Amino acid sequence: MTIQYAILGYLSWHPFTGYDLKKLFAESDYFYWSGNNNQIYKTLVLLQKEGLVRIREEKQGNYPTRKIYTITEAGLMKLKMWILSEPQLPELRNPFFIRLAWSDLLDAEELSNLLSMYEKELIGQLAMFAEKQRRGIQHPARSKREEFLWKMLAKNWTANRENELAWIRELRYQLSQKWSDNR
Amino acid sequence: MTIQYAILGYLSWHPFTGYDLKKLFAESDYFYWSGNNNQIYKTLVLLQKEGLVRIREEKQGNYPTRKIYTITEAGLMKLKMWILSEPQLPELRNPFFIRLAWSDLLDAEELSNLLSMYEKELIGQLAMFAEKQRRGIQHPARSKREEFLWKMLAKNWTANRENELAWIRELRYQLSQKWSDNR
DNA sequence: ACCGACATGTAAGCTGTTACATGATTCC
DNA sequence: GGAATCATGTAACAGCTTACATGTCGGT
Repeated sequence: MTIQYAILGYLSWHPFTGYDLKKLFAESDYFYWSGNNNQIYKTLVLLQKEGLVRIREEKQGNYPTRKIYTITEAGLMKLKMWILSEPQLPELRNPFFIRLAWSDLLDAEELSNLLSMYEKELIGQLAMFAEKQRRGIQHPARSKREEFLWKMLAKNWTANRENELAWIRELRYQLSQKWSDNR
Repeated sequence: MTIQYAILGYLSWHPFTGYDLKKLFAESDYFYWSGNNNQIYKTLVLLQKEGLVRIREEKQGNYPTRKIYTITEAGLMKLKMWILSEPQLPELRNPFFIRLAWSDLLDAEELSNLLSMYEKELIGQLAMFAEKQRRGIQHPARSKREEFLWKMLAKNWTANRENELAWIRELRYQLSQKWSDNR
């Protein structure tokens, strides 16, 4: 369960409500999220039971009462301990690999189309990311070092997609060179 | 459900038993797998119900009867249709990002240790992959083109990890330059 | 009159993981 | 004698996703 640490992380930055967290995850490119608040609210209840966060309720007219979550000392410790624990490499699970692995079933044109779709997706995502960065999204920058770390996260993201783009382009180029005869 | 297509893919190469598939997934670096046969056997039953694979049973003395799965015409079609459908980019979900995002909690030495652990993991994996490639793992090569495609899969894998390695090295270098004063 | 933002949550289902269960054979 | 390989599967649970449910307020 990695989401609990992502939440603790955000709360180590600033107190937030579940609704805030939902939006933060939705915006974030580094903390993947599907669009489901179920998990967030459930995890918050769990974190509170374990004394890792504290709730402050804030009534506000006719709106539902906001529950503002604050990280506790124990929560900070738990987060820090997790960060320090043995990091694991990301799993390179790319469904596109499965397609490509068996795409000798396709003829030259079908394969070319497939690769071109993938390339377009990559270009699109890179453009969207660049635009987001240009507009400037919120992220913690309580110290020069923290700012630097988040800059490096962005760099990783971009480098990763650009690496993939370079790869697919080479793939397409070599295919066109070697199998230009449509076989 | 992407595993069904990974299985259909393998069966489009050659008939296999569930046990064979289990080993193939375990060996494979491109088709991620956790080590659970539950899903494989279940999926095979499902594929058979849908008429995408056919079973040939083979009794063999005291061993349990082997069930050899062969792909049907319908299975091949379904696989091909899926391959041709809109490809999706891999989700860049790297739990290490969560650590790094909040690692301003750490002091210089702790952070340095974390990064160094990650770098070591990367180097280790790259070495293992290279060794595997050197030994030569089984993969389909029914045509020059198919061989080429699998070579490109390997290249993607390596490029991806090497890209990550270059990134973490730059990160470490810049940290040591800018915050050599242990703050 | 309707849509999106604010704010909370629940229910149902699918996917994936860990662990269990059986039983013969072969290698060290 | 014990571990690994061959070969099948099941049970229980953890995690994640989709969709539903409720209700106010402000803008077009």
